[in-house]
Amino acid sequence: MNYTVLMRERSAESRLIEVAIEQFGQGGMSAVGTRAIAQAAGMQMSAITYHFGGKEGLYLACARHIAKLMNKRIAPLVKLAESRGAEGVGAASARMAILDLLGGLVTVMMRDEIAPYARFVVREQMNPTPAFEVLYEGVMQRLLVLLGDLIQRVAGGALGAEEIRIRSIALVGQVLAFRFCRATLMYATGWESVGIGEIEVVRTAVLAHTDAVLIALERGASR
Amino acid sequence: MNYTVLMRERSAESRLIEVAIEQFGQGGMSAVGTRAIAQAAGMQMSAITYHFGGKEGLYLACARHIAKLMNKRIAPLVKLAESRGAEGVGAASARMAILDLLGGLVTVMMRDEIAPYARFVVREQMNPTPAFEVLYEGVMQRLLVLLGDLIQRVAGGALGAEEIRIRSIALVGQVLAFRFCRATLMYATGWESVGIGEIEVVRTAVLAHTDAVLIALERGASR
DNA sequence: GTCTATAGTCGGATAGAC
DNA sequence: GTCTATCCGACTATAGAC
Repeated sequence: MNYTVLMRERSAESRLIEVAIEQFGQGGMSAVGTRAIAQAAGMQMSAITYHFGGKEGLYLACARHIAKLMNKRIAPLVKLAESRGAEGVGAASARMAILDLLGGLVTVMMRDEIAPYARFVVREQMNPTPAFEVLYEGVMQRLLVLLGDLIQRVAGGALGAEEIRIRSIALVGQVLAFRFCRATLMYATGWESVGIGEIEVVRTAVLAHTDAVLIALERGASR
Repeated sequence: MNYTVLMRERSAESRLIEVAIEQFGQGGMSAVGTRAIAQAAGMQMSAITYHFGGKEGLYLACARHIAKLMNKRIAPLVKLAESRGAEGVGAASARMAILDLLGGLVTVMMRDEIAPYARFVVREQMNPTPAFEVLYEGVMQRLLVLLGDLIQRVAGGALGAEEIRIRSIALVGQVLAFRFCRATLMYATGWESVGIGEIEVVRTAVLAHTDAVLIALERGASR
């Protein structure tokens, strides 16, 4: 294998992908031109054709890149939660695992640096393209399955499969709201930026809500 | 006043706006051409120039239309909640008002028919243009202020202004998740469409969560 | 008010030099 | 692998007929 070529390829492709995610996030797939992307990455438009076969290929590559990167961020949280919520542990332990998981999710999702990724994902949520499958199976599925397992453990197995999934989405939705409704957040609070302090405020509120929900579930289970 | 002219204008403009919201929602402002909008509305592209001064004007008109229409849907919920949560009523009464408000919001937001509006709004949330102010001040502000007042009443005045707003967003976020993460919802549940039954499932879960949060708040207040 | 025609710009894809 | 040059289609805006 020619590692030099591989490395050079990766570097050029990476640059294009990074820039493309940023730009696609701003206005969606059709809002941004291949010329603009290539120029911002310091190369010619035809580089996109060469490396990705065209705009569509670049877009899909962006989705794969986002899935990989988000996974890397969330993996430690998921692994921790998986070990803490392992089979046999009690409801209270599972509850703590969920709190840690969602708290970590807030910290990850609130960071300005992932805003471009979030924009990309939201667009796919509302107008799914083939890229959505990449994102769902690459990131979200694992998170939702884990969260569902933990919730079921908190509830003592009292919930149906459908309800589990709905409740998982509702819980995660709290977190996502602060990402997806960023403009409303800024307007409503008067914040001018979101730093460590602001993230902590959000995390505290989300965890208070989540804890209340889970404790109610736990009580319901032991009734 | 020439009512005939007014009516004819309104009709042509309304048709353009309706179509434009649908199309803008699909891919954002730059994804859709004025020609396509005009054609779908059964007229020529220059009609957009004539009625709205250009694409930008049409886009802003869409925002105003959405604000007006969402307000019409939400107004009854808000009014009911305002009367139920009027000054002097107890925490339990305010809690019930919030449950009705959010339950109604689920019913409104989940309907397929408002999907185009939601798409439009989300785009503005993530990449605000001047249209966002129209949407925020036209719809969201009133809802958030009301919800904040009610939460404060449930908490017995124990919360700071910032916390109130964060918690309001988190609560509404649960609801919005099912709208904004529609693709995930369908994938995770295996649903093929969202009808009355599915809406009810979501509403029940959201209300269970909300009730748990509010009861915890109420207990905290009376401690 | 609604139409046609046109100007001017920019889009993505591709061929071919090196 | 990276570049330039070019094709062709689609876009917005505008002028002007009726």
